[in-house]
Amino acid sequence: MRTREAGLSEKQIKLRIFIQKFLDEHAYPPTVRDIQHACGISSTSVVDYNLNILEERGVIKRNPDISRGIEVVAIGGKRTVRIPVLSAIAAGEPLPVPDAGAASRGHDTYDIPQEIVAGKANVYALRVKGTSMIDALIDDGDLVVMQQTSSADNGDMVAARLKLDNSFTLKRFYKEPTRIRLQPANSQMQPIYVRPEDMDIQGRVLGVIRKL
Amino acid sequence: MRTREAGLSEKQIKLRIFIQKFLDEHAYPPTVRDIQHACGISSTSVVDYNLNILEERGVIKRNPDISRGIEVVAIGGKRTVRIPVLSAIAAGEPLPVPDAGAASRGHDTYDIPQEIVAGKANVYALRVKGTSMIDALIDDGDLVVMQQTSSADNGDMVAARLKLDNSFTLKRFYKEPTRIRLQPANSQMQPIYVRPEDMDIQGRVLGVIRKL
DNA sequence: CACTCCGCAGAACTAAGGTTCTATTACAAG
DNA sequence: CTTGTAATAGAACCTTAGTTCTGCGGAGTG
Repeated sequence: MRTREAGLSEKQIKLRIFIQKFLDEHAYPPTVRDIQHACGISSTSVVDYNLNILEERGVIKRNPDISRGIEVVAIGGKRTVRIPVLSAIAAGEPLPVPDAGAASRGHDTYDIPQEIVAGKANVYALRVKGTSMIDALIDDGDLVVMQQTSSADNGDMVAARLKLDNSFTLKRFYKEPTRIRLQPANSQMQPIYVRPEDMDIQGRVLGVIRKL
Repeated sequence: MRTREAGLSEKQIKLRIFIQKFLDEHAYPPTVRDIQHACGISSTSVVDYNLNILEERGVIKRNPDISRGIEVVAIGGKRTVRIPVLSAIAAGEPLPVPDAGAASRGHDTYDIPQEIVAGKANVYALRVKGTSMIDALIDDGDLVVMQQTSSADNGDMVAARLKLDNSFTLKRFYKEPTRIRLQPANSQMQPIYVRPEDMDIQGRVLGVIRKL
């Protein structure tokens, strides 16, 4: 039977859609009776019945005895996160280091999609100055979302400092048996190879936000 | 002129702060009695009295006879915007066209920084498939924020359809005396030139969001 | 002093709205 | 046929919560 697999009946999906729509345009949740009338249901008990099923399925959360106490369980809660914007970086400059509580003080902040941060800590943003990171598909003026860390997994895009000339670069990180390969995001360009002791990792790039 | 905050008493500011805090952690607005107890006020009528003042000052909006019908009118507007994510695009495919109210229906949506949209209408997002737009600094999996339009200013990044081979491309748009120059964002690459009648504009790129 | 307005207290009133109870229908399994 | 269950309907119940009314003390004012 379909309800077993899909989890939700036609009517239950209708309820969920209406609740979301209502929240979009009202800033407060609907009542049981709002839902009843909007979805053409004849009784509040039917709404109650189906809302309980939606809650069992984890689609919504109900707060008993609280009027309009319906919440849609957004995956991971809020859909945006506020992070501090530290300062601009240009090629060769040392990377600014975030300190605890930077966001709460007078700092510049920016709201970015939650999905980019994905629950990670020590996340901040840097405004890119210049086109020196064009090979990482990062342009002048882009906002780079960083996580402060000194380790990385293979394939991560990292901010690496090359000790030889003390320069910074954004590349994908691959640990090979005897060396480290730093691969530009633009695959048409050539990777560079360094010995592990000739570089260190300043941070990991989580995302890029560009406004044209 | 900050006439808004100026006319508020100690107590009224306390109410406003509590309402915002409550909204942050509850997904539904507080009741008059919630406010009463949280702010140590002895009577609901006092809360009512001060809420009315807050509404006169334009700090909040009240919906009569609706439980928890309090909205805080956002100062300076929201910092994120929810837009519909239409579908994936790959090179050469026709661009999907947004229709009114797409976001409110069962559609996929995404929250992006308000700054990118900047009040423009007909904004939607496309998930990029493939690396065919690497010369526009757009990678596989990127989310491209588009505005549906058929005109563009010089320097805009546009989604252009080349009629000759019916292909799509993202380039910067420059109108020259006798021809149109389509300039890749990566300035190391060569522009292409077309006659105005050999192309049309499908939309304007407002921004790019990349999650690594 | 009388008068008014503001802010507050307490209580009562009433509509809104969550919840529950009982009954009915449809349908599938035993 | 009987039983069980999912889904529904209608109504009643009763807490929640917005609103109103009356009164009171203080501050300013003519």
